[in-house]
Amino acid sequence: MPLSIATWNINSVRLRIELVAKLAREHQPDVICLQETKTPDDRFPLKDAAKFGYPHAAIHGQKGYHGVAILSKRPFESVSRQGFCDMGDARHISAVLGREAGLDAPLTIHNFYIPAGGDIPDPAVNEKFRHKLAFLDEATAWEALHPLAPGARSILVGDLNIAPLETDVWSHKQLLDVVSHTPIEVEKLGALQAAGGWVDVMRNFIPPQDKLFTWWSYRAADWAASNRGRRLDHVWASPALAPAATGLTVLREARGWERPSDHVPVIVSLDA
DNA sequence: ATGGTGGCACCGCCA
Repeated sequence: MPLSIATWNINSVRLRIELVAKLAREHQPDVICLQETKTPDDRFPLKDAAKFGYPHAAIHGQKGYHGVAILSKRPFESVSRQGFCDMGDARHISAVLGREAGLDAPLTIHNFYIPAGGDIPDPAVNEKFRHKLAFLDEATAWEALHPLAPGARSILVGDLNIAPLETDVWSHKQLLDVVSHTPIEVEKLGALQAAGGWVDVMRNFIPPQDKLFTWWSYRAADWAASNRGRRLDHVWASPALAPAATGLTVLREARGWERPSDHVPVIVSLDA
């Protein structure tokens, strides 16, 4: 059964619901995972989502900041939300697709929005960077406590706010001391990935020696010409699910849509 | 070399 899953940091779902509709119209992903929805649950545009083909929604939002959501054409078997660092931040939601969704075996989707971490890459002086590192540690410990069963079909997507490879940034040397590409973050992201045994699906399709970006700053005069991007958004699959991935699209053109998000959608196709 | 943009809340904070 073909199943496609998109992940996109939308930077306000209320402001950009028409861009989500455009993604839906043009690519018809079965599932759309959103980050930075920036809205409390009672103001989430559920009716619009249903109208453009996503009647099922798992949402975890808060006022003004953060917020994650999973929109789906197919029903969920269950939904859960995990809190980290006792902050009350809405940074994770997961949903299980099963028989009712047309799958023979259940598939769990984790949607994460990892803290950005502020500007100064020093946990001693920057509380936001300290929070980012603590979040990664806590998520890693959580993974270790909840190991994937052998054969479990899980996918973890989202804005992880870290570009781990040298080719995940426009200039490795110039970004070594820039939050999102510092060695400590890369190390901790690697620990999180290893704790779950996750496979970096994007890099199975785009070789690690090739540059790969999913985010371009709003602050560039011409984002496309300067192309100073970073790969902050990720698709990780459990070892059992990874071989089921049949395709990957990084929708670079979405950065040029009207009133764009600074992130673009990443769509993975599975034979699930 | 610095500052550049954008969203939301509510005129600062976060990215």
